[in-house]
Amino acid sequence: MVGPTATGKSALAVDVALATGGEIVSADAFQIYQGLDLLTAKPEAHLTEQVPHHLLGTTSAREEMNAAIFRGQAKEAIAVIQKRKKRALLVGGSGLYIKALTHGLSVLPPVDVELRRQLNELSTEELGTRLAELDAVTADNIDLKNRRRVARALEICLQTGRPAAPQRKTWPGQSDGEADSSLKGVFVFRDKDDLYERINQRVERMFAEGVVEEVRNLGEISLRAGKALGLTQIRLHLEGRLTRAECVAALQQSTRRYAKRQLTWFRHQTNFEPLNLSLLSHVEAVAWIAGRITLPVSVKE
RNA sequence: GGCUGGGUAGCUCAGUUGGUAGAGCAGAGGACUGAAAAUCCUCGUGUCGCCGGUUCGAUUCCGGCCCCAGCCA
Repeated sequence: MVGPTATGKSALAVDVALATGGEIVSADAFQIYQGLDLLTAKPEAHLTEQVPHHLLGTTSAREEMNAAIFRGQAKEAIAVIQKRKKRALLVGGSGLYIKALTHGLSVLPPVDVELRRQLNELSTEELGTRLAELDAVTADNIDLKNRRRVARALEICLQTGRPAAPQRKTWPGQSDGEADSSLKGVFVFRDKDDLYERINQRVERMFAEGVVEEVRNLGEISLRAGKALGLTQIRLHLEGRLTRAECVAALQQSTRRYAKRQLTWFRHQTNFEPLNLSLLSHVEAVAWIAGRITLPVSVKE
């Protein structure tokens, strides 16, 4: 089950899991970290108590996390669930993580943190020039202004000693336009006004419940976990450079933008069945989804 | 009441020596193979405050009026 933030996936997933004998595997790049429970809007205890949840708060916020590591952990979790003769219900909003699991990733060496650090010191232009020397094909096709992608391609070239292009295969089922029929997926969403209203309210609730305190008491965290939405704004608020109201508004805005990006991804990168939750009651939505679950999620090797 | 600035895109403002105008932000759409809550790309017609005058032509010049801010009474 995929869908943008604040659509209502967590509550829905629990009842679908109960109805179908399933356990939930979270596919969320930030809820996987320990701490930041309020800021990342982790499912609350009254939900997680009802059904086992996997990969929720299981990684230290100081540790390395990425799509490949997630894929490995999620495969393990799914294997455990299937051994218990239960269904694994993958639920989340991190599109790349989900696609890494359902479509696989090219076989590449793990990220070299030291190499990445060195590349981060170069300008985007320099990265592009070096990539063109090592891998003209990728350099011609990539968006050379997108430094993350240029740096990543360069990393692959440097780590493997070969151009990245032939090593990164296209997603199965995408190059030929074929859908992967072994997967049952639902893409839940809401009407824009409905979703934005829910986002705005959720941010208000976060503050009422004490996100500011949560961030104040936060210890050391990795640069990566530090990218969680709202962290920067709440820190500015703690420094007195942003009023509480400005901080709330800023977080609501960045969350709305995030939801928009998620919608674009899910619309174009998945072929899951869309389900507009604005048009259904909770009970109807649970029944609709449960009725379509007949096979456990299978994972591409 | 007088003086001085202003009134141009949803917001903040630029600009047009007279030929109907453009930035930032907001917003919308899109891309996406180990940082993904990341990173990146594309998209700007609006009675240029209102009414009149001059002019082939006024958002631009002139007059009057309205509104906002500041100063003076």
